[in-house]
Amino acid sequence: MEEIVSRSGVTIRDVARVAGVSLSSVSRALNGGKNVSARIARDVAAAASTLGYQPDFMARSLRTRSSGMVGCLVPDVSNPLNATIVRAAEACLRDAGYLLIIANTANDPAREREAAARLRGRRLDGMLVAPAGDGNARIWRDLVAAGTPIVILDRDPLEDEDDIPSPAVLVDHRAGAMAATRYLVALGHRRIALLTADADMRPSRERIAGFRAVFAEAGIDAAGAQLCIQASPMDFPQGGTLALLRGTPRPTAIIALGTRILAGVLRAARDLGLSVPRDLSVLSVGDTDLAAVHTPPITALRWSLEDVGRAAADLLLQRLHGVGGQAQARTLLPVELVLRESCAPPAA
Amino acid sequence: MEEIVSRSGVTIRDVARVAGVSLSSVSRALNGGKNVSARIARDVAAAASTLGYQPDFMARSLRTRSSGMVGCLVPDVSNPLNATIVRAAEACLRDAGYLLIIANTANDPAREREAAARLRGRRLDGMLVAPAGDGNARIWRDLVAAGTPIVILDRDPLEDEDDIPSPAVLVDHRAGAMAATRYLVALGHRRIALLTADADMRPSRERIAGFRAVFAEAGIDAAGAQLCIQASPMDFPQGGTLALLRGTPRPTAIIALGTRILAGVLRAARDLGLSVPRDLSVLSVGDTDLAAVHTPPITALRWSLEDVGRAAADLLLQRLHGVGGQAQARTLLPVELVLRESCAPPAA
DNA sequence: AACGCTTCTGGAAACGTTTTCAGAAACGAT
DNA sequence: ATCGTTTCTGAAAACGTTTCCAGAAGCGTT
Repeated sequence: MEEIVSRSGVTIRDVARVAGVSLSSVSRALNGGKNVSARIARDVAAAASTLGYQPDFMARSLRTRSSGMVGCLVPDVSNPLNATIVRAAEACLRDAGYLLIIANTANDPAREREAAARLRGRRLDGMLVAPAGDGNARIWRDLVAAGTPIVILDRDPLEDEDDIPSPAVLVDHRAGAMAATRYLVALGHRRIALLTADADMRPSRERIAGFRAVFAEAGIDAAGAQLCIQASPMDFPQGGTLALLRGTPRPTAIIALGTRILAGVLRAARDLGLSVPRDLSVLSVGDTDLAAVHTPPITALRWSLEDVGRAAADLLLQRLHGVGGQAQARTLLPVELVLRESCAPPAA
Repeated sequence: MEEIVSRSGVTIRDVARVAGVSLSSVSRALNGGKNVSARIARDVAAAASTLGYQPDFMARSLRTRSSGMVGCLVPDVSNPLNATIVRAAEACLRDAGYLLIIANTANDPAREREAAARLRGRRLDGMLVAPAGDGNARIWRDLVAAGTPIVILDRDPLEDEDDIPSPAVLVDHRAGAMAATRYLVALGHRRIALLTADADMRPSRERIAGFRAVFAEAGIDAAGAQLCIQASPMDFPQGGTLALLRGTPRPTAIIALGTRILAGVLRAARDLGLSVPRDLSVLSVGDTDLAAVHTPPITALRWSLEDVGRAAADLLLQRLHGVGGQAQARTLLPVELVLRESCAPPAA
């Protein structure tokens, strides 16, 4: 019960000596508990706690070929959206006894490659990854081929050599974007701008597709749909948005894809003296404090990031523990439109 | 150069066989490169790349007793402040060849204990930790005593058995709070409320101390200083803040310690129809998009979270690589007052 | 040619586990 | 008492590295 010596360096060998049994018996007693007599179990437990024995995971991993760790490759943990996903995943995985290793890829394929290589030799039991573009598809295929379970986070699922898609947690961005666009169209908007960075990632692609689909189905002149794609979200306040809002005809509504872009849009609107929603309707894709607390509060698309993390962890654990045999390979999470006060009919 | 077989399972033994040399030579050639002939170096390199050899870190760690991993214990990665710290630290550590393992503690000593125990057996090379309260001081002392370098993140530095304080990265919250409070006092405010969660953590404690010091030095009736401490930041909008703002006399200025609290305050002010800064001055401790983009933009205390993460990583690396011998044990980062438009003289 | 020195090499012993295997002990059934 | 099972045990072989050690090879000096 009481660790007399919590000083490390105590090995299973010491426990065996103190308990007066063999190495193998200690291992059995400590692990399975199967095929071990009551006496030995008791003595070993006593010896272990007296000595403050802590098993060495490195040695164990070497032998069992499983590290008890899963990697998480994500563009940027400091993005609140990713951070929430990571936190939820970490909670699930921790409860299952796994450790989470994170690596930022900055959406840069080279970085990502490097990270994958680094994680490669560590015998990670599995990975959660949001691949940056398609450039590294081969890497992931190799990893999958080598037997590492991979769960994709809101990106295009990979296919392995047998064309079986990898498990993935997807968010129904297309439906969300359609709901948002329909809402703006119903309010009377005809000139709607969609602002996004990285248009080639699945989320943006799906949203753009939904956006266009609604224009098509409503028979609106597609010219009204303005797509603004910028490499760096940081350029929006000074560059993109200002230019966009100064243009003629000015869009009457803006859909901002992501918190940082929303921040840029709001800043630009303020700089130009445009009042939301009187002069400009603003709709945020992704709900954060910023959207909820802003004056006026911003209508937003919301989905549960906790659910993304949790679902991903569950999918991975399912693979790791081998239950259900390929049971569920994909999770699609719903997107909800949260109506607030930042959208109104366009000024006549 | 070209990995013919990237399939894993290739061991140093295979490389040795292909290169026609011994195990030890391969190891030497691959690692040090010291005391190894040019011929062998060449052959080994060729064999390794032909076979697509990837060293097994588990085995290596077992032998060298160093895992190449550092742990990061933080209350909550999904908090943007922590997330930024984590990202910066990860970048530094990655460049130095280390992997970062994160564990959320939710500021809960029990969680923290559990996480520490979990990390214990993994031979982590070091840890970055923001301890949750003083409850677990013993754990950290033990870890330090066992030789694990630990760097503290903006919390009270621990002292080991020789009373040498552990390395720590601190933020000068006291000076920041003093600057903020002086600013409000200079504007004419006399009834200022400070809203915070967890008043016992170092950052809050320091801020409160600074806050009080300014009241004392200005000879203002200390009754004007209202401290509001709430367990959960989530209760502020509904509970604390509303009650506070409805009270008489109403504070003329509020200092909100933390993004979430700021959100609560702004929401409460809006609910009560109070205009910022006419009816109420608001000052945020911690600068985020929310503060910068809000209408009006919120005056805030800012410090560089990247610097915190970077400094912590540097301090740790310094320890790990043993350079400079205890060179620098503490880093104090400055806090800056960013003047925006959310503070004004109180209404007469 | 013998010697000492340095530089290089391969065998073997770690590192701390788990797991296989063969055999011992226990035990009920003949 | 003997046998067949089952349950338990300890020795030993892995797992894939690094590192110690002893000795071989090279080489310049006497």
